[in-house]
Amino acid sequence: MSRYNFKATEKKWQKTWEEKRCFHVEPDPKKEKYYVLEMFPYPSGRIHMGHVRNYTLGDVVSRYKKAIGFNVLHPMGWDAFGLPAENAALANNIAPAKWTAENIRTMKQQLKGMGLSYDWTREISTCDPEYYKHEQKMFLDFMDADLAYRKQSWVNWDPVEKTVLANEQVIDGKGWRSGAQIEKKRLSQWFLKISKYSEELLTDIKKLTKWPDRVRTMQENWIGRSEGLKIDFPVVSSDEKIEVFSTRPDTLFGATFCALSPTHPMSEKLALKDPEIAKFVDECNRIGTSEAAIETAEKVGILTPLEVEHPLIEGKKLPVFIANFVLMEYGTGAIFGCPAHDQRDFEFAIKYGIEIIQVVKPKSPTVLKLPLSEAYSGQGVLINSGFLDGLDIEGAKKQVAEKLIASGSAKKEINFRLRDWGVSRQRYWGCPIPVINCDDCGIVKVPESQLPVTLPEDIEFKKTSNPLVNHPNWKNVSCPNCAKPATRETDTFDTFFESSWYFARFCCPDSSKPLDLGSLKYWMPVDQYIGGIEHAVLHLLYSRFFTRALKECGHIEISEPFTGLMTQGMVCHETYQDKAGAWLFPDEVHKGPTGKWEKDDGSSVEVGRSQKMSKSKKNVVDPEKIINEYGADTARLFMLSDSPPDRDLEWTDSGVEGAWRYINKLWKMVSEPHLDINQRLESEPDIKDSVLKNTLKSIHKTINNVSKELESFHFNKAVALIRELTNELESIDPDKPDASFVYRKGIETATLLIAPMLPHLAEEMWEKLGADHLVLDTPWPSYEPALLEDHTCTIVVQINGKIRGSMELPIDLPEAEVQTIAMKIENVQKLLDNKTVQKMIFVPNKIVNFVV
RNA sequence: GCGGACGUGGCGGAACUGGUAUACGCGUUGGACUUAAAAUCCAAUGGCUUUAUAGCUAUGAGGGUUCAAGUCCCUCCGUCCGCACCA
Repeated sequence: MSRYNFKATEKKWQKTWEEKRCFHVEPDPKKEKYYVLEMFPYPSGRIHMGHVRNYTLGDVVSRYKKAIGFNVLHPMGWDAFGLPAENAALANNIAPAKWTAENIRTMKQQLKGMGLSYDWTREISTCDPEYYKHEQKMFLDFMDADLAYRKQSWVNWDPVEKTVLANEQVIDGKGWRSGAQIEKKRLSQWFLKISKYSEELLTDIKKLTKWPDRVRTMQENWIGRSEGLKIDFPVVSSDEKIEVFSTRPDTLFGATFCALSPTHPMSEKLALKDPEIAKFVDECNRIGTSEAAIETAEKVGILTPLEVEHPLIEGKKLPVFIANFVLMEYGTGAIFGCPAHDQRDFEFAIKYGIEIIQVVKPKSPTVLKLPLSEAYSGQGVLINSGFLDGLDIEGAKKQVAEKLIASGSAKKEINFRLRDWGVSRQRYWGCPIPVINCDDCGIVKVPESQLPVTLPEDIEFKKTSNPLVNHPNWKNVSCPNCAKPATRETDTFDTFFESSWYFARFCCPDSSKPLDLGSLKYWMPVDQYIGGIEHAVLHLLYSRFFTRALKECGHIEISEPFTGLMTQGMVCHETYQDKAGAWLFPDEVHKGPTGKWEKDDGSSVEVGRSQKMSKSKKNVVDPEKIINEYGADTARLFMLSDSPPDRDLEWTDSGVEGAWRYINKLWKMVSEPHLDINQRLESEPDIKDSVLKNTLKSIHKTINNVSKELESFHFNKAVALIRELTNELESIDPDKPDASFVYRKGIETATLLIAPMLPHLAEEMWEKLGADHLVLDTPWPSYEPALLEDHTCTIVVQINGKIRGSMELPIDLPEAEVQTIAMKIENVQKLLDNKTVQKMIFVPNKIVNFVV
């Protein structure tokens, strides 16, 4: 018998959809809109399984929403600027623009082969000057709105390559190519004032009820609002003071030292005079710029000659340290240390022999064991704290604040962990920052008439430094203001800049203005955004901020870009290593005759646990290979049927084969049916047979249940429900009257329900069923509410919570009646004999539980 | 280090507001078809005792609340994601 010819079929329907422009949409005021968006890919070369998963999820949502009547916008484009293009340029001597364009061409072909329902007429590529010119205009508007500014900031500096490295290019404090110990270097850079919206971004995230809770919590913690006190510690025999931010001013009487960040201005001043301190500060500057690197580094400090006065204890002086774990970016860049009640301070105090004073006493045990083995940060009552003694923490905070504020040595402050967004990158392959530096006029904006500032293409790539810096023709210009010789800004934007507004541009890809308000009004916001959990904070938070900034500049009228968010887990695969420990591709190994994994030459293979697919571990499967061997529908079905979208998915060959088998089964049900499917459904016959009647009910229930599962994005459950239905249809007895009616009804329903997941197969089945129009143009099936209701239910009988029997009873039977029937069950009767029922629990239509 | 999640058969997973744990699929075993294999179809399938009936036991580990816990609470273990210049 012949198998389903996916190659011809998939090509046929892809062609049909394209010719009929099935996915092209325009605003239609008569129809409700739905905007589905998947995170656009970085064109790294070829699509990988993560893309296949992401875009399959989006496609199912898009096709389902279209079927239930929405005007669906579903666009795709390219996040085309970024570091890999520069790495490729260095490695293979190919221009980033050329490399990127080639990758886009390949990946677009691959995506088209998946049968995704994109409106390709809206395609955008962020490295296209037609795209980034608008971004430059937006930046100029941000400058005018006081949302962009320049300040000194740190970068990772590779002293051998003489270039700035990204955090991922710093491995264990060393440059990834040069291996040289990296240094921190201060550069003047552009920042966007995301901090202006800290409060708003925090309060508004509570309203995003269609976002996963974990993403909302992560953003809340990232923004990190904390209320506290900014306290002055006067420096002994000096006019200066150290400002310290603390959320625990109640522990002030337990303060035994102060510590400054190594990059605190006072630390730098001290370093100028003291070579020991200078050496220490230098060493701190060797730790990378990433927070993880700083926080995991051993906590070290150095004592300075400074002392500060305790603001509450007359005559008490505290030593001042410089400590590597104090961050300049948070609070004031200085802390007071209370070792008894802060674990980091505690460890620091032990290490440097600093006094530890307990000031909070837990309610129980009443005495903390001394010496303390760790800091106590729980609730309790103040001790050793003068006028605060006996108060609880909250009360003490209030009293301290009042006293210090009254004396003028402190003020209340709300602090955010969120820092302003640094958007300058010392790289070539990014959007040029449209400003000119003039010795006389300072920073001058590039006039709008001269936009876009495009990237020069006659460049030379060297390991050392940005080609823009070494390009005199591009860099040297005359000042737009005074016409004197000036230089362009050679930094380019962070690539998060492009991805912070692309979703809005999709609504009006051809607009001459950055954004067309009319189109945006119809399409925005994105109703369902889908992408990896790794973007939970940065990309999503930047986009939320950027939308607000655009609103402030009149480019958009909404604040929140994404109403719904679905985060998808990763695609994983087993890992394989040969005897020497070298990673092997899944293609290079197979199961030998004894069931053990081996290489093609018969040597044994170590099978490792399943991990995220990555090129470095070679545990990758090329989507194109799967699509060539089994077809796009099989790949899509596998992606959807096993794991729920937010969990990691394990790629297995047997799972793929299972999906392929089911596709063939469906196809056979219409091409070689054991029942006549040509009987058209005009009016429903009155079905007498109870089995067929139940099957008909199953069909209606499946419509209802699958719709519910699709609404809540439980695609794996939707697939399971459809499989159950087709299993039931297969067992229809062809000899019964009306059997072929029920069968046809069932198969039609299954075809329509599976269509969002298996669009090619569904069209083919639909055609075989004799339809004269596409599934795409067919509305979602509807169900008969009366057929969803059951007349009987299974009630479980328990004794002391253990199941001892069950019974099939009419629905909504009263308690007493159910009880009587339950007691008559043989097994129950036996077990209840000689026992008194103390209590009976009855859950209607579910359970009777006898407690004896 | 900090923040966030996850953990259910041999495997991926299902179980709505605490109420029949293991739906659906994969794998395995047995059978049918075949000269044979593949494909397909049928049946069985958490573990233990048992012919079956039936019983005991099981949702990372340990404790608790409850008539009843995968679900709620506490402690611990393991795995994964993010940490501001990867995208």
